[in-house]
Amino acid sequence: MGRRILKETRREEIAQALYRCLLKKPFSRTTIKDIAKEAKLNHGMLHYYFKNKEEILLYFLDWIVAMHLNDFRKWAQEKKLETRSINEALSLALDYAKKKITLNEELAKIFIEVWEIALYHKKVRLKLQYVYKEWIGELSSIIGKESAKNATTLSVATIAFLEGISLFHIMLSDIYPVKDILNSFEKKIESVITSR
Amino acid sequence: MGRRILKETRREEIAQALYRCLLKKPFSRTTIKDIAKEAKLNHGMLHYYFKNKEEILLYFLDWIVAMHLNDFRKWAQEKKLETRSINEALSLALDYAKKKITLNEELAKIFIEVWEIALYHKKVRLKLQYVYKEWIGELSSIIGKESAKNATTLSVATIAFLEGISLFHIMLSDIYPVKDILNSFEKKIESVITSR
Amino acid sequence: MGRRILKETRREEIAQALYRCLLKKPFSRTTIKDIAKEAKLNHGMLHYYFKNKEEILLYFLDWIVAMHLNDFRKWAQEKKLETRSINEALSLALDYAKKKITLNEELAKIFIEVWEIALYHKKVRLKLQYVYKEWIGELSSIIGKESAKNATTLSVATIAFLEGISLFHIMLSDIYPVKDILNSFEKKIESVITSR
Amino acid sequence: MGRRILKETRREEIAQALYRCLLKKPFSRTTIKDIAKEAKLNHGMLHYYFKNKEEILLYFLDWIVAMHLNDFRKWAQEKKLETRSINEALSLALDYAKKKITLNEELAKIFIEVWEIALYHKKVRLKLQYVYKEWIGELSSIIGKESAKNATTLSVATIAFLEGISLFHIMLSDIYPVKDILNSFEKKIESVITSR
DNA sequence: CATGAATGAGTTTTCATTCAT
DNA sequence: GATGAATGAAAACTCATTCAT
Repeated sequence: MGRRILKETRREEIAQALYRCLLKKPFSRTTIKDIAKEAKLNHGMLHYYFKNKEEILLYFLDWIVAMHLNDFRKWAQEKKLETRSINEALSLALDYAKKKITLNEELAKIFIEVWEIALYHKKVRLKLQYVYKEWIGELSSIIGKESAKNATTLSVATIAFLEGISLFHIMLSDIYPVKDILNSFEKKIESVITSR
Repeated sequence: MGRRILKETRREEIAQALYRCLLKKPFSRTTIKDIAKEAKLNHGMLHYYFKNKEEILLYFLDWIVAMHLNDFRKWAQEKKLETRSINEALSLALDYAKKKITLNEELAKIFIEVWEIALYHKKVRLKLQYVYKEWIGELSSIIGKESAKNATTLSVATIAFLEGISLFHIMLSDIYPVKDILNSFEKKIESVITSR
Repeated sequence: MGRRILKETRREEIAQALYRCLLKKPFSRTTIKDIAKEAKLNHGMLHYYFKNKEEILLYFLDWIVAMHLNDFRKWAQEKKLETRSINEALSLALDYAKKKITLNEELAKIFIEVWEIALYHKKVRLKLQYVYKEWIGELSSIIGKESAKNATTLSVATIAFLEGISLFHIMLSDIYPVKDILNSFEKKIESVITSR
Repeated sequence: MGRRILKETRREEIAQALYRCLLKKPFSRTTIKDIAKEAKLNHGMLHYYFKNKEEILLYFLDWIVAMHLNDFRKWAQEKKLETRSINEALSLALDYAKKKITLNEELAKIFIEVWEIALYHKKVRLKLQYVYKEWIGELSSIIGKESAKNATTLSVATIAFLEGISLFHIMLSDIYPVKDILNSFEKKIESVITSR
């Protein structure tokens, strides 16, 4: 393995380590040593692979976003989403979003953390905006295959709803059957979207 | 002003100071001295009025939640929501939520911060759950006046949607006309809710 | 009650309050507010009755020392120690010391605290030296009634032993039957002292 | 020097620094920075080598106790205490205790400090009890070689006396010839112990 | 006299970052 | 490349003391 590659591998391992750290503690309370320990590296090394703590976070964001977008795109290709009818494609895509994103508790937790950081941190906010742009773009391209009319509006609304549900799934599942509520709305969303 | 009153007044002033601080920095980076400065108090006084930083946060949450619930209830009384038809009451309530909560950028920002803290902090999580229970309860009681069927489910979904929009309004308004999207869905929500 | 008297009464109450505080915490961790609370006074008042925390301590020392010396002298008078034989007087005095001083756990605790403060605090050290001078003087005057030869030496040694036992009684009673050990040595001490 | 060794060396240096600090100030007024300065270390390092101030104290106690016990045991071996008669061994041991412990002013000062801390601090109290158990055990094993009858009782009483004298040596040497008093009692103690 | 609000210096502790080996 | 020792800034919290009312 070349040096370049090794360095990149280590950086990914550090990103993964941060992922695991964020399941336990907010970023602000996660120390360089915590991440190093989780990555089984000496904490000094983190400053070899990254300039500072902020750079780790920014790399982490790129990494987690790319990973999930790749996963989605690979899945879309496998499922030949392109070739399907709007109704079929939409149904599949919502199901994917539900299972892999909305009800993915780890991801939801980490994204709440990321939203919060983004509030006060421009670079993080830009990365976050990129994620949603991509996601909204993907959905738009599915539902707007024939007529683009309102495709973006519907996508934004749909994903806003999914994000709200994701949040409630993390925070309110003790109190309300959030997952069931999402399921019961899946068809409704599809019909709202396709009933144009 | 009596001493009792002064103490409570000071505590509220500190809560207000924290509110202003949270518009600038996350709670974890807001120092006792920041809050003190904002409240025009000596930092030692914050430990006189509150046991520690956590207690300030918990008081702040109670304060902001009570304030918004009171505002809503006062408004509901003024508007005689009780006496109106479901459709009318719902329309008014959604409008209120939209203007006072969902599109209230300061509030949205602070609640993202609170969600994040809640992830790792049980007491805060309980307070947050309380807010949503109350809010969902209020909406349920409006739309469930005649038949309680699905009232809770519809309320949870509606508020999840509003929360998602609120988030997007903060984060994505540069990119998407989030406010307009919300407006265009207001009628749709009402019809989904009342079409049972 | 005159002002003078009231002030003196309050000062004694504060000394008593400090006494109770010292059973719970070292002086260095006892706050002015702790003492005030224990004395059922406002903490500001302590600075009215005393210049500062140190003055409270110095007053406390005078108070507790005077109290115990008075008690002893009153007892000595009641028992007519002056009129008794050396053997009798010594036996009574050792018994008094044992019960009222050496095995008095509260007093022992407070005196360990005072010794420690005395190590680094000249005024306190002088007061402590005064106590032992008085105590040694009293014992000397009992055992040296006829011949002063060695009276001081024997008194110092006796009281050193009693102080060592007092310490062990506080610290080692779980492990050794310190009280019994003292009892078993009482006669031995008397015989050593009177066997000149 | 290996890293392991360095860490242990530093910890000992810190213990020594605390030793020197305690000759000047009580532990409660000795700051982390004081100890660091005395050890010629950055104050941050003290939290690198020890979790907190309390851990420094506990390590210090283990260190000073082990040091003195080792010294004594080495000395006992050199002097072949085991092979000697009770009278001889006792005489040597008391002389050792007198010179190295009882009249060791620095040690006495530090132990008064430790007693005081022990009053309100369980872990310190346990360590202190351990010291005295060991010390009493050593003396018991010397004087109880033939008959164990009263060996413990005599040891406790002897060491209580020595501790009392140690205390007086620190506090009352200006007033009484404490050292001479101890010397004049050395033979008496031996005869009391061996006259069984 | 009494109250409790206010001040500010001082203390422990944490941690990102640097750097010698 | 590793390691872990070192630095120092910054934070929360404590508390004696002062003082206005």
